Amino acid sequence: MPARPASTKATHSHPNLREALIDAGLTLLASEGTAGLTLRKCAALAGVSHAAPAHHFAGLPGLLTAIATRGFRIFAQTMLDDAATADTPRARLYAICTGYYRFAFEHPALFDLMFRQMCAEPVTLDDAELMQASDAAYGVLAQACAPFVQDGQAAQTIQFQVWSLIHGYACLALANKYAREEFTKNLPALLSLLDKLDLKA
Amino acid sequence: MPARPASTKATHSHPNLREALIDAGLTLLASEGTAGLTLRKCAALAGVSHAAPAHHFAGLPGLLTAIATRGFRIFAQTMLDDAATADTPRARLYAICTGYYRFAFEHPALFDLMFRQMCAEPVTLDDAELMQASDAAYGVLAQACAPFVQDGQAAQTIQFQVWSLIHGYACLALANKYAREEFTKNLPALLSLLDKLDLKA
DNA sequence: CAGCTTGGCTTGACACTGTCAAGCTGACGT
DNA sequence: ACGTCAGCTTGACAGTGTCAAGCCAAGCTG
Repeated sequence: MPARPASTKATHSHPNLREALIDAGLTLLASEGTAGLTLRKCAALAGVSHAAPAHHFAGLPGLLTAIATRGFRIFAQTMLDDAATADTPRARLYAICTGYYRFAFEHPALFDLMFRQMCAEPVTLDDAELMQASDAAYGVLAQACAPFVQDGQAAQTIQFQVWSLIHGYACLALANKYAREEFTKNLPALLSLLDKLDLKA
Repeated sequence: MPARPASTKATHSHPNLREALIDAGLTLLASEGTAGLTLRKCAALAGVSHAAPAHHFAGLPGLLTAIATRGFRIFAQTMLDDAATADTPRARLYAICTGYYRFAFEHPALFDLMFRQMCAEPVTLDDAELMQASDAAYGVLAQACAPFVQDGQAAQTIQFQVWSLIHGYACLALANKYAREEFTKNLPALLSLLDKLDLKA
Protein backbone atom coordinates (compact mmCIF):
# COMPACT_ATOMS: atom_id res chain seq x y z
CA MET A 1 0.00 0.00 0.00
CA PRO A 2 2.10 2.90 -1.21
CA ALA A 3 0.53 6.13 -0.04
CA ARG A 4 -3.21 5.99 -0.31
CA PRO A 5 -4.74 7.39 -3.49
CA ALA A 6 -5.34 10.81 -1.96
CA SER A 7 -9.07 10.50 -2.44
CA THR A 8 -9.22 8.97 1.05
CA LYS A 9 -12.71 7.66 0.65
CA ALA A 10 -14.06 6.06 3.77
CA THR A 11 -14.70 2.52 2.83
CA HIS A 12 -15.06 1.16 6.30
CA SER A 13 -16.12 2.31 9.71
CA HIS A 14 -14.44 5.64 10.28
CA PRO A 15 -14.84 8.48 7.80
CA ASN A 16 -11.45 9.85 6.80
CA LEU A 17 -9.54 8.26 9.63
CA ARG A 18 -6.23 9.56 8.37
CA GLU A 19 -7.11 13.19 8.94
CA ALA A 20 -8.80 12.33 12.22
CA LEU A 21 -5.55 10.76 13.45
CA ILE A 22 -3.58 13.87 12.52
CA ASP A 23 -6.13 15.98 14.35
CA ALA A 24 -5.82 13.73 17.37
CA GLY A 25 -2.06 14.09 17.21
CA LEU A 26 -2.26 17.88 17.11
CA THR A 27 -4.63 17.82 20.07
CA LEU A 28 -2.33 15.61 22.10
CA LEU A 29 0.68 17.70 21.15
CA ALA A 30 -1.07 20.85 22.34
CA SER A 31 -2.40 19.40 25.56
CA GLU A 32 0.34 17.07 26.75
CA GLY A 33 3.43 18.12 24.84
CA THR A 34 5.80 16.01 22.81
CA ALA A 35 5.90 13.14 25.29
CA GLY A 36 2.12 12.85 25.21
CA LEU A 37 2.02 12.17 21.49
CA THR A 38 1.73 8.43 21.11
CA LEU A 39 0.43 6.07 18.49
CA ARG A 40 -1.79 4.38 21.03
CA LYS A 41 -3.13 7.62 22.47
CA CYS A 42 -3.90 8.92 18.99
CA ALA A 43 -5.72 5.69 18.27
CA ALA A 44 -7.71 5.92 21.48
CA LEU A 45 -8.59 9.58 20.84
CA ALA A 46 -9.80 8.70 17.35
CA GLY A 47 -11.73 5.73 18.67
CA VAL A 48 -9.86 2.99 16.84
CA SER A 49 -7.67 0.11 17.92
CA HIS A 50 -4.12 0.63 19.07
CA ALA A 51 -2.49 -0.55 15.85
CA ALA A 52 -4.68 1.33 13.40
CA PRO A 53 -2.38 4.40 13.08
CA ALA A 54 0.51 2.22 11.95
CA HIS A 55 -1.53 1.22 8.88
CA HIS A 56 -2.27 4.71 7.63
CA PHE A 57 1.23 5.97 8.31
CA ALA A 58 4.50 4.13 8.18
CA GLY A 59 4.68 3.61 11.91
CA LEU A 60 5.39 6.41 14.36
CA PRO A 61 7.76 8.28 12.04
CA GLY A 62 5.05 8.40 9.40
CA LEU A 63 2.50 9.89 11.78
CA LEU A 64 4.96 12.48 13.03
CA THR A 65 5.84 13.37 9.45
CA ALA A 66 2.17 13.88 8.59
CA ILE A 67 1.64 16.04 11.67
CA ALA A 68 4.74 18.10 10.88
CA THR A 69 3.47 18.61 7.35
CA ARG A 70 0.22 20.05 8.66
CA GLY A 71 2.30 22.11 11.06
CA PHE A 72 4.25 23.76 8.24
CA ARG A 73 1.02 24.71 6.51
CA ILE A 74 -0.32 26.37 9.66
CA PHE A 75 3.10 27.97 10.10
CA ALA A 76 3.11 29.57 6.67
CA GLN A 77 -0.43 30.80 7.15
CA THR A 78 0.43 32.35 10.51
CA MET A 79 3.25 34.36 8.94
CA LEU A 80 1.05 35.42 6.04
CA ASP A 81 -1.69 36.54 8.42
CA ASP A 82 0.67 38.81 10.31
CA ALA A 83 2.09 40.22 7.08
CA ALA A 84 -1.29 40.94 5.53
CA THR A 85 -1.52 44.52 6.75
CA ALA A 86 2.14 45.45 6.22
CA ASP A 87 2.51 48.13 3.57
CA THR A 88 6.29 48.51 3.28
CA PRO A 89 9.03 45.91 2.71
CA ARG A 90 10.49 46.59 6.13
CA ALA A 91 7.14 46.37 7.90
CA ARG A 92 6.50 43.14 6.04
CA LEU A 93 9.82 41.66 7.13
CA TYR A 94 9.04 42.58 10.73
CA ALA A 95 5.57 41.08 10.45
CA ILE A 96 6.90 37.82 9.03
CA CYS A 97 9.30 37.54 11.93
CA THR A 98 6.57 38.34 14.42
CA GLY A 99 4.39 35.65 12.88
CA TYR A 100 7.31 33.22 13.02
CA TYR A 101 7.72 33.85 16.71
CA ARG A 102 4.00 33.84 17.37
CA PHE A 103 3.63 30.41 15.82
CA ALA A 104 6.43 29.00 17.95
CA PHE A 105 4.92 30.60 21.03
CA GLU A 106 1.41 29.34 20.37
CA HIS A 107 2.38 25.82 19.24
CA PRO A 108 5.59 25.02 21.11
CA ALA A 109 5.39 21.25 20.89
CA LEU A 110 4.44 21.33 17.22
CA PHE A 111 7.25 23.78 16.46
CA ASP A 112 9.61 21.46 18.26
CA LEU A 113 8.46 18.49 16.24
CA MET A 114 8.78 20.34 12.94
CA PHE A 115 12.38 21.41 13.49
CA ARG A 116 13.52 18.38 15.37
CA GLN A 117 14.67 16.11 12.58
CA MET A 118 18.05 16.76 14.12
CA CYS A 119 19.40 13.75 15.88
CA ALA A 120 16.57 11.64 17.17
CA GLU A 121 15.03 11.65 13.74
CA PRO A 122 11.49 10.41 14.28
CA VAL A 123 10.43 12.37 11.23
CA THR A 124 10.92 10.98 7.75
CA LEU A 125 13.07 13.62 6.11
CA ASP A 126 12.61 12.77 2.46
CA ASP A 127 8.83 12.79 2.50
CA ALA A 128 7.56 14.65 -0.57
CA GLU A 129 4.58 16.30 1.09
CA LEU A 130 6.66 17.41 4.06
CA MET A 131 9.32 18.90 1.83
CA GLN A 132 6.70 20.74 -0.17
CA ALA A 133 5.01 22.24 2.89
CA SER A 134 8.36 23.10 4.42
CA ASP A 135 9.60 24.75 1.23
CA ALA A 136 6.40 26.74 0.99
CA ALA A 137 6.89 28.11 4.49
CA TYR A 138 10.48 28.99 3.68
CA GLY A 139 9.29 30.72 0.52
CA VAL A 140 7.13 33.05 2.59
CA LEU A 141 10.17 34.17 4.56
CA ALA A 142 12.41 34.34 1.51
CA GLN A 143 9.96 36.56 -0.31
CA ALA A 144 9.95 39.02 2.57
CA CYS A 145 13.74 39.11 2.43
CA ALA A 146 13.96 39.76 -1.31
CA PRO A 147 13.78 43.58 -1.16
CA PHE A 148 16.88 43.64 1.02
CA VAL A 149 19.16 41.62 -1.22
CA GLN A 150 21.88 43.86 -2.62
CA ASP A 151 23.23 43.56 -6.15
CA GLY A 152 25.84 40.86 -6.35
CA GLN A 153 24.82 39.38 -3.03
CA ALA A 154 23.44 35.88 -2.70
CA ALA A 155 19.78 35.99 -1.71
CA GLN A 156 20.47 33.07 0.58
CA THR A 157 22.74 35.18 2.74
CA ILE A 158 20.02 37.61 3.82
CA GLN A 159 17.51 34.81 4.10
CA PHE A 160 19.70 32.83 6.45
CA GLN A 161 20.57 35.87 8.51
CA VAL A 162 16.91 36.69 9.07
CA TRP A 163 15.89 33.08 9.43
CA SER A 164 18.62 32.25 11.93
CA LEU A 165 17.91 35.36 13.98
CA ILE A 166 14.21 34.72 14.45
CA HIS A 167 14.53 30.95 14.66
CA GLY A 168 17.20 31.14 17.30
CA TYR A 169 15.19 33.62 19.31
CA ALA A 170 12.12 31.40 19.12
CA CYS A 171 14.12 28.35 20.19
CA LEU A 172 15.70 30.14 23.11
CA ALA A 173 12.33 31.51 24.20
CA LEU A 174 10.84 28.04 24.22
CA ALA A 175 13.85 26.56 26.00
CA ASN A 176 13.53 29.11 28.80
CA LYS A 177 9.93 28.31 29.42
CA TYR A 178 9.76 30.29 32.63
CA ALA A 179 10.83 33.52 30.92
CA ARG A 180 8.84 33.34 27.70
CA GLU A 181 6.87 36.50 28.38
CA GLU A 182 10.17 38.33 28.76
CA PHE A 183 11.24 37.10 25.35
CA THR A 184 7.98 38.19 23.80
CA LYS A 185 8.36 41.65 25.29
CA ASN A 186 11.90 41.99 23.96
CA LEU A 187 11.17 40.80 20.45
CA PRO A 188 11.20 44.34 18.99
CA ALA A 189 14.62 44.95 20.51
CA LEU A 190 15.90 41.80 18.82
CA LEU A 191 14.45 42.80 15.48
CA SER A 192 16.12 46.19 15.67
CA LEU A 193 19.15 44.43 14.24
CA LEU A 194 17.21 44.16 10.99
CA ASP A 195 17.17 47.97 10.79
CA LYS A 196 20.78 47.68 9.75
CA LEU A 197 19.76 45.89 6.58
CA ASP A 198 19.61 48.24 3.61
CA LEU A 199 16.83 48.24 1.10
CA LYS A 200 17.92 47.48 -2.43
CA ALA A 201 18.59 50.66 -4.30
CA MET B 1 20.02 10.90 50.01
CA PRO B 2 20.11 14.49 48.82
CA ALA B 3 22.90 14.89 46.30
CA ARG B 4 25.90 12.81 47.25
CA PRO B 5 28.59 14.65 49.22
CA ALA B 6 30.59 15.56 46.14
CA SER B 7 33.54 13.56 47.36
CA THR B 8 32.01 10.59 45.56
CA LYS B 9 34.24 8.09 47.24
CA ALA B 10 33.81 4.61 45.89
CA THR B 11 32.54 2.60 48.77
CA HIS B 12 31.42 -0.40 46.87
CA SER B 13 32.14 -2.19 43.67
CA HIS B 14 32.42 0.48 41.03
CA PRO B 15 34.77 3.42 41.48
CA ASN B 16 32.93 6.68 40.96
CA LEU B 17 29.94 5.18 39.24
CA ARG B 18 28.18 8.50 38.93
CA GLU B 19 30.77 9.94 36.57
CA ALA B 20 31.03 6.62 34.75
CA LEU B 21 27.31 6.75 34.04
CA ILE B 22 27.58 10.27 32.67
CA ASP B 23 30.45 9.14 30.46
CA ALA B 24 28.36 6.22 29.26
CA GLY B 25 25.53 8.60 28.50
CA LEU B 26 27.80 10.88 26.46
CA THR B 27 29.12 7.86 24.57
CA LEU B 28 25.64 6.62 23.77
CA LEU B 29 24.53 10.11 22.79
CA ALA B 30 27.43 10.40 20.37
CA SER B 31 27.09 6.95 18.86
CA GLU B 32 23.35 6.37 18.70
CA GLY B 33 21.80 9.80 19.07
CA THR B 34 19.12 10.98 21.42
CA ALA B 35 16.97 7.87 21.04
CA GLY B 36 19.90 5.65 21.99
CA LEU B 37 20.33 7.28 25.38
CA THR B 38 18.57 5.03 27.85
CA LEU B 39 18.86 4.34 31.54
CA ARG B 40 19.25 0.66 30.87
CA LYS B 41 21.83 1.09 28.12
CA CYS B 42 23.85 3.42 30.32
CA ALA B 43 23.72 0.84 33.07
CA ALA B 44 24.84 -1.93 30.72
CA LEU B 45 27.67 0.20 29.34
CA ALA B 46 28.87 0.94 32.85
CA GLY B 47 28.56 -2.71 33.83
CA VAL B 48 25.89 -2.33 36.50
CA SER B 49 22.33 -3.50 36.85
CA HIS B 50 19.49 -1.86 34.99
CA ALA B 51 18.16 0.12 37.94
CA ALA B 52 21.46 1.46 39.24
CA PRO B 53 21.33 4.79 37.37
CA ALA B 54 18.02 5.69 38.97
CA HIS B 55 19.74 5.67 42.36
CA HIS B 56 22.47 8.14 41.52
CA PHE B 57 20.18 10.45 39.62
CA ALA B 58 16.54 11.20 40.14
CA GLY B 59 15.36 8.87 37.41
CA LEU B 60 15.84 9.60 33.74
CA PRO B 61 15.37 13.38 34.09
CA GLY B 62 18.16 13.43 36.63
CA LEU B 63 20.59 11.61 34.38
CA LEU B 64 19.76 13.85 31.43
CA THR B 65 20.25 16.89 33.64
CA ALA B 66 23.68 15.68 34.73
CA ILE B 67 24.69 14.97 31.13
CA ALA B 68 23.45 18.39 30.02
CA THR B 69 25.48 19.98 32.82
CA ARG B 70 28.64 18.34 31.56
CA GLY B 71 27.62 19.39 28.07
CA PHE B 72 27.50 23.06 29.06
CA ARG B 73 31.00 22.82 30.52
CA ILE B 74 32.38 21.33 27.30
CA PHE B 75 30.39 23.94 25.39
CA ALA B 76 31.95 26.87 27.25
CA GLN B 77 35.40 25.38 26.84
CA THR B 78 34.90 24.91 23.10
CA MET B 79 34.05 28.56 22.69
CA LEU B 80 36.97 29.65 24.84
CA ASP B 81 39.34 27.47 22.82
CA ASP B 82 38.30 29.10 19.58
CA ALA B 83 38.56 32.55 21.10
CA ALA B 84 42.01 32.01 22.58
CA THR B 85 43.93 33.37 19.63
CA ALA B 86 41.60 36.28 18.83
CA ASP B 87 43.28 39.62 19.37
CA THR B 88 40.50 42.09 18.65
CA PRO B 89 36.97 42.36 20.05
CA ARG B 90 35.51 41.67 16.65
CA ALA B 91 37.73 38.66 16.00
CA ARG B 92 36.82 37.37 19.43
CA LEU B 93 33.11 37.71 18.77
CA TYR B 94 33.55 35.81 15.51
CA ALA B 95 35.58 33.11 17.24
CA ILE B 96 32.99 32.66 19.97
CA CYS B 97 30.31 32.20 17.33
CA THR B 98 32.47 29.77 15.41
CA GLY B 99 33.04 27.78 18.59
CA TYR B 100 29.31 27.83 19.29
CA TYR B 101 28.60 26.38 15.88
CA ARG B 102 31.48 23.94 16.08
CA PHE B 103 30.19 22.49 19.34
CA ALA B 104 26.73 22.00 17.88
CA PHE B 105 28.23 20.39 14.81
CA GLU B 106 30.52 18.04 16.72
CA HIS B 107 28.00 17.07 19.41
CA PRO B 108 24.60 17.33 17.75
CA ALA B 109 22.71 15.04 20.11
CA LEU B 110 24.24 16.63 23.18
CA PHE B 111 23.47 20.10 21.86
CA ASP B 112 19.93 18.98 21.27
CA LEU B 113 19.60 17.66 24.80
CA MET B 114 21.01 20.83 26.34
CA PHE B 115 18.58 23.18 24.62
CA ARG B 116 15.63 20.91 24.61
CA GLN B 117 13.95 21.78 27.90
CA MET B 118 11.27 23.12 25.59
CA CYS B 119 8.16 21.04 25.66
CA ALA B 120 9.05 17.45 26.36
CA GLU B 121 10.97 18.52 29.42
CA PRO B 122 13.05 15.48 30.34
CA VAL B 123 15.60 17.80 31.90
CA THR B 124 15.11 19.18 35.37
CA LEU B 125 15.14 22.92 34.80
CA ASP B 126 15.77 24.19 38.29
CA ASP B 127 18.86 22.10 38.98
CA ALA B 128 21.50 24.28 40.62
CA GLU B 129 24.51 22.73 38.92
CA LEU B 130 22.86 22.87 35.52
CA MET B 131 21.96 26.50 35.96
CA GLN B 132 25.49 27.32 37.03
CA ALA B 133 27.08 25.57 34.05
CA SER B 134 24.53 27.08 31.70
CA ASP B 135 25.06 30.57 33.08
CA ALA B 136 28.82 30.17 32.77
CA ALA B 137 28.49 29.29 29.09
CA TYR B 138 26.23 32.27 28.55
CA GLY B 139 28.76 34.44 30.34
CA VAL B 140 31.40 33.52 27.78
CA LEU B 141 29.18 34.78 25.01
CA ALA B 142 28.04 37.83 26.93
CA GLN B 143 31.61 38.88 27.58
CA ALA B 144 32.43 38.74 23.89
CA CYS B 145 29.44 40.97 23.20
CA ALA B 146 30.34 43.60 25.79
CA PRO B 147 32.59 45.77 23.57
CA PHE B 148 29.68 46.28 21.17
CA VAL B 149 27.15 47.59 23.66
CA GLN B 150 26.49 51.27 23.00
CA ASP B 151 25.90 53.82 25.73
CA GLY B 152 22.31 53.75 26.90
CA GLN B 153 21.69 50.38 25.28
CA ALA B 154 20.81 47.28 27.26
CA ALA B 155 23.63 44.75 27.12
CA GLN B 156 21.02 42.05 26.81
CA THR B 157 19.92 43.39 23.45
CA ILE B 158 23.25 42.77 21.75
CA GLN B 159 23.67 39.48 23.59
CA PHE B 160 20.34 38.18 22.40
CA GLN B 161 20.94 39.35 18.87
CA VAL B 162 24.24 37.51 18.65
CA TRP B 163 23.00 34.52 20.60
CA SER B 164 19.84 34.14 18.53
CA LEU B 165 21.73 34.49 15.28
CA ILE B 166 24.28 31.78 15.96
CA HIS B 167 21.90 29.53 17.87
CA GLY B 168 19.32 29.65 15.12
CA TYR B 169 21.94 28.91 12.50
CA ALA B 170 23.22 25.94 14.49
CA CYS B 171 19.71 24.59 14.97
CA LEU B 172 18.86 24.93 11.32
CA ALA B 173 22.12 23.27 10.31
CA LEU B 174 21.40 20.31 12.56
CA ALA B 175 17.80 20.08 11.37
CA ASN B 176 18.93 19.88 7.75
CA LYS B 177 21.27 17.04 8.39
CA TYR B 178 21.87 16.35 4.72
CA ALA B 179 23.14 19.87 4.08
CA ARG B 180 25.26 20.48 7.14
CA GLU B 181 28.47 20.94 5.19
CA GLU B 182 26.76 23.67 3.21
CA PHE B 183 25.87 25.43 6.44
CA THR B 184 29.43 25.16 7.69
CA LYS B 185 30.73 26.65 4.47
CA ASN B 186 28.33 29.57 4.67
CA LEU B 187 28.94 30.42 8.30
CA PRO B 188 31.17 33.42 7.48
CA ALA B 189 28.45 34.85 5.24
CA LEU B 190 26.00 34.59 8.12
CA LEU B 191 28.36 36.28 10.54
CA SER B 192 28.88 39.17 8.14
CA LEU B 193 25.72 40.56 9.69
CA LEU B 194 27.78 41.17 12.81
CA ASP B 195 29.96 43.58 10.84
CA LYS B 196 27.08 45.99 11.14
CA LEU B 197 27.53 46.12 14.90
CA ASP B 198 29.53 49.15 15.96
CA LEU B 199 32.28 49.02 18.52
CA LYS B 200 31.64 51.15 21.57
CA ALA B 201 33.17 54.56 21.11
C1' DC C 1 -26.87 -14.24 -7.06
C1' DA C 2 -22.64 -16.99 -5.17
C1' DG C 3 -17.91 -16.88 -4.40
C1' DC C 4 -13.58 -14.81 -4.23
C1' DT C 5 -10.40 -11.00 -3.60
C1' DT C 6 -8.81 -7.10 -1.21
C1' DG C 7 -7.97 -3.28 1.75
C1' DG C 8 -9.12 -1.49 6.51
C1' DC C 9 -8.96 -2.52 10.88
C1' DT C 10 -8.55 -5.61 15.12
C1' DT C 11 -6.33 -8.82 18.09
C1' DG C 12 -2.59 -10.73 20.34
C1' DA C 13 2.04 -11.13 21.12
C1' DC C 14 6.91 -9.49 21.55
C1' DA C 15 10.90 -6.72 23.07
C1' DC C 16 12.00 -2.59 25.12
C1' DT C 17 11.40 1.41 28.08
C1' DG C 18 11.18 4.00 33.08
C1' DT C 19 9.84 3.29 37.70
C1' DC C 20 9.05 1.29 41.98
C1' DA C 21 9.26 -2.06 46.13
C1' DA C 22 11.88 -5.35 48.20
C1' DG C 23 16.03 -7.58 49.27
C1' DC C 24 20.93 -8.59 49.27
C1' DT C 25 25.81 -7.23 50.48
C1' DG C 26 29.84 -5.55 51.89
C1' DA C 27 32.15 -1.71 54.36
C1' DC C 28 32.02 1.17 58.42
C1' DG C 29 31.35 2.65 63.36
C1' DT C 30 31.08 1.19 68.00
C1' DA D 1 31.74 -9.14 66.96
C1' DC D 2 27.80 -7.03 65.63
C1' DG D 3 24.43 -3.95 63.90
C1' DT D 4 23.67 -0.04 60.40
C1' DC D 5 23.19 1.56 56.22
C1' DA D 6 24.24 3.25 51.69
C1' DG D 7 24.93 1.06 47.15
C1' DC D 8 23.39 -1.94 44.21
C1' DT D 9 20.50 -6.00 42.52
C1' DT D 10 16.35 -8.43 41.55
C1' DG D 11 11.83 -8.80 40.11
C1' DA D 12 7.70 -6.91 38.82
C1' DC D 13 4.53 -3.51 36.55
C1' DA D 14 2.39 -0.40 33.09
C1' DG D 15 3.28 1.76 28.96
C1' DT D 16 5.48 2.14 24.34
C1' DG D 17 6.25 0.78 18.96
C1' DT D 18 6.06 -2.99 15.90
C1' DC D 19 4.90 -7.11 13.72
C1' DA D 20 2.07 -11.43 12.25
C1' DA D 21 -2.23 -13.21 11.89
C1' DG D 22 -6.97 -12.88 11.35
C1' DC D 23 -11.60 -10.90 10.84
C1' DC D 24 -14.89 -8.44 8.03
C1' DA D 25 -17.34 -5.76 4.99
C1' DA D 26 -17.26 -3.83 0.31
C1' DG D 27 -16.73 -4.70 -4.39
C1' DC D 28 -15.70 -7.22 -8.31
C1' DT D 29 -16.02 -11.66 -11.21
C1' DG D 30 -18.30 -15.66 -12.81
